[in-house]
Amino acid sequence: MPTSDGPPTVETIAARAGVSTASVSRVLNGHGARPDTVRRVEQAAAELGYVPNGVARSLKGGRTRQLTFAMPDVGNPAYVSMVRQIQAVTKPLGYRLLLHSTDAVAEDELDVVRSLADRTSDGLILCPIRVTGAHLEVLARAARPVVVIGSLPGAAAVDSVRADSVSGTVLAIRHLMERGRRRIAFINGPADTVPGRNRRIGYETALREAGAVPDPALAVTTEFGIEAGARAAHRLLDAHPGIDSVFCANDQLALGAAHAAHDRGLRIPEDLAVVGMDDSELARAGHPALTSVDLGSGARGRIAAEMLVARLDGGAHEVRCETVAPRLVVRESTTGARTRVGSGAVVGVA
Amino acid sequence: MPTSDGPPTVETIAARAGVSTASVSRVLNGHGARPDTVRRVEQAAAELGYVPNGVARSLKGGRTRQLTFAMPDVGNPAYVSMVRQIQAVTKPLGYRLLLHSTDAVAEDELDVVRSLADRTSDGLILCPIRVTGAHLEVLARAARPVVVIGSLPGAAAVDSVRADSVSGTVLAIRHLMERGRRRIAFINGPADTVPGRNRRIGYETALREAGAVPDPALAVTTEFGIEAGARAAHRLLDAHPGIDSVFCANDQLALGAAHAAHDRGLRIPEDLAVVGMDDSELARAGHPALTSVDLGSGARGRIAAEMLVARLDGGAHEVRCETVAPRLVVRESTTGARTRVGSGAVVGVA
DNA sequence: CCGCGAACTGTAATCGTTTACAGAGTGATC
DNA sequence: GATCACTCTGTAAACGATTACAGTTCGCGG
Repeated sequence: MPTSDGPPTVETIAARAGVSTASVSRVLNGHGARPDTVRRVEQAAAELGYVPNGVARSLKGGRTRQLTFAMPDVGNPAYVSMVRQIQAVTKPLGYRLLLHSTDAVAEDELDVVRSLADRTSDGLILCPIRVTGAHLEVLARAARPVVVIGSLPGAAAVDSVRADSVSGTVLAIRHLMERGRRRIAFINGPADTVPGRNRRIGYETALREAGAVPDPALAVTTEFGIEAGARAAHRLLDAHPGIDSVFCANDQLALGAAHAAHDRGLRIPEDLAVVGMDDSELARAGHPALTSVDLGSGARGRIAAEMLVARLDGGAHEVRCETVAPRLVVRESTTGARTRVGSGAVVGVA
Repeated sequence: MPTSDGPPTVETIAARAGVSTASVSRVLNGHGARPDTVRRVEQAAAELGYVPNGVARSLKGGRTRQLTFAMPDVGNPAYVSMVRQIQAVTKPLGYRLLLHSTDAVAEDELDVVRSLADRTSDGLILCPIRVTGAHLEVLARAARPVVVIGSLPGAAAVDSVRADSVSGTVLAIRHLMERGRRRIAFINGPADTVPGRNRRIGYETALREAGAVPDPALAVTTEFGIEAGARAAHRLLDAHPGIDSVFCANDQLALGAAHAAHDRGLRIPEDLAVVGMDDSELARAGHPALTSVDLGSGARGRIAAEMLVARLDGGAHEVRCETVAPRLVVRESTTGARTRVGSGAVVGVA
């Protein structure tokens, strides 16, 4: 029998209402009971300010109503919009969301998946920076459903949502070529990641498709960040003054490139057209506003969340793998058109 | 006795190692045992890939090793940097972080505090958009330690960390006046929030302090957002062409104002100086880069996290209330100096 | 060889909830 | 009035770990 100290439990309520703990539980969960019993239990619970212990409930029920989202970097706007959309799906269903920042450390990613075995979370949305054999092995044994945001080898038996960064890059390069640009530089992020590799592929694909020969000297890699983008742009422009446009692997790099251009007295887009990627708030923030490829991070978050909850309450479907189509959002940094803030013409869908 | 299905439990291990569940628990938690016992338990655990059930552990232990952070908007860079710093403090200590987005709904904020009673989280960092009597009442009865990021009436018995947005605003206005600006407009966020009110006070204080009379027509309020900032700036400049500078309650508004100025052919800072607030990535993203008041969101997150963990393992100290001093980060939007990207002179501390 | 203490181990209670099962009460029907 | 069906209730067993307590083993000194 619980003493007066400590928060009220089902037993406290039972004592006060003069019924058994079973009846308390039944009343509070809306299972049938005699009107009189219902009244007394509800009154006792209200008077004592009873709130069921969620941990005990999880232990019995085997479900925590918690989901985990693991991504490389809380600060990156692309992941922030994933978080927002995941919340939008899961919060109305009564799930809490655990955030895990892996800082792009592969071992940390594996740990998150492994820790599903502690039963502390009902499922995981994982955004790995790269996928190794170890990832696949660990994912295959995951103790709870996992949805991966990113590309997996076809064999993997895990739900996934991927961006099509090859097509996205092609959209951007094609757009630049249609505008008459020929010396198109490329500032990429770290090359040893899946998106990094794909963007590189897209860049070369689109150039070849247009009958041009990619010049390796025009494609550089660097860290993500505004400063890094500015430095890379300066180096490129120093070495190859003939460059008429630059495509960047995210909006931060693109903004950095735009700053570098300004510092050198180049006009955007007349002297240098700039295209970013992710269509984050930064793209609209720039002046001129940046043309940017939207890889649909929000959409990927939403779809991943939907897949996860479907697997949680639906049971076992076959493995799903969706791809989100990229959109090119055209703004002044490639057209020079004077548009009002907030506008932006959506051009293509791959 | 657990059958073969389901994940291994302490009982499965015990059976396989030929010992009792108590010994299993002791070995796994590093309490004393005979070398032979240790070896057998560890081997059995390793072979079965045993991971302790965190829910059961929490039930017995009364601690979940989970903390909750509730803020108005996941997308706002100020809150994102709080999240990052909170993670930096709590992750090394083995805490998981639950994110809760209240969407600035007061009732939602109250629910988060109340839900501490379900024992699902060991503590809460709450970032309320405004503090009502109901807030204080609910906070006083909170079932777990809470740290508030924001201003509380002195009487409240809750740890808190506040920004000094009055001083921050004074820094900005004083800076503008030192630069010879006299017609200083003010684009504020929603006025019925605590920060909104304080920024207004700071604006008027600094003007009076300098012997100027605040002109109510120059101070407007609007939603947060780039577009909103642009619209507000257009309205202000239409109505009062003599304005020579504008101070904005966050960087998004400031960027919007900068866009509006560009659209009207005004030069920044020659024709219009612009100051933002929060010193988010957006401030560096702008062209020219924005002078901005850093209210220390990251620092507030870090301090709040430290207070919370101190209260969790330390026990009961007296109530603490810290204030983070603002910094003015001066960039081109008020000086016109051609600085390289990434630089920015830090001027004053209140 | 006995007794003592230390070191280890096992049994069982505990955390707070849900729920299978069986018992108790109610009313209707023949 | 006995029987039956039905609804409601209480007892007790889970869920999976930790831990107080009591019991066992062992070494060692006398």
